Amino acid sequence: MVVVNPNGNISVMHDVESLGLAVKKKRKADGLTQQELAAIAMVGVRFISDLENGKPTVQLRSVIRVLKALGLELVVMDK
Amino acid sequence: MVVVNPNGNISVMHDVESLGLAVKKKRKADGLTQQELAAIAMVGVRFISDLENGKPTVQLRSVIRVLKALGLELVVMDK
DNA sequence: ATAATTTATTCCCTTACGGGAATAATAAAA
DNA sequence: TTTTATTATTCCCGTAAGGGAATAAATTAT
Repeated sequence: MVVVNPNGNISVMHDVESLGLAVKKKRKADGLTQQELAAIAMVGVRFISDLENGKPTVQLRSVIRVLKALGLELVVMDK
Repeated sequence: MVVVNPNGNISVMHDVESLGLAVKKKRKADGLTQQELAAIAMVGVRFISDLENGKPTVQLRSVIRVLKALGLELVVMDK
């Protein structure tokens, strides 16, 4: 599996923690507060905090909403 | 974002449903039963069924366990 | 068709998610 | 430093997630 990535970012998520960090990174890069992101993604503010801090039991639907709100794509690929 | 994919499969997950289908597809391709996959992934059998049928509220940690058990990678990339 | 396997659905149960709101802690700005 | 803004933590509470097990339904094999 080869991925060519001229501009954007890409990272493999081995756990919720790394995904949370990716979300935090992108949110800050976009100059958004957790409150603003929460409003866009239609989730609670606390959820954003939980997610960014790697809470392992976050629900997938909400995670996807947040990723979408940040213009991020969730991809599954063979190793 | 350019992805070169000689052999394996890759798909963008817009929702839990599509992810569930990807899991089901890979599990069958690997010749595993839900019971076997559940044991490997350390989750309940019912969870596998829930996930494969697109239950939106599945927890991310468990999803990651299942993906890992199937040799699938979870990737986040800029759109 | 019938039996055997696999998957889906339902139940009971413990646990805790996620929202909202308040407070504490941190970070940033003046 | 002292505000001000942002984030983390805690609380209450309704709701449901997920495990196990039993049953029903569906799929596959014989």
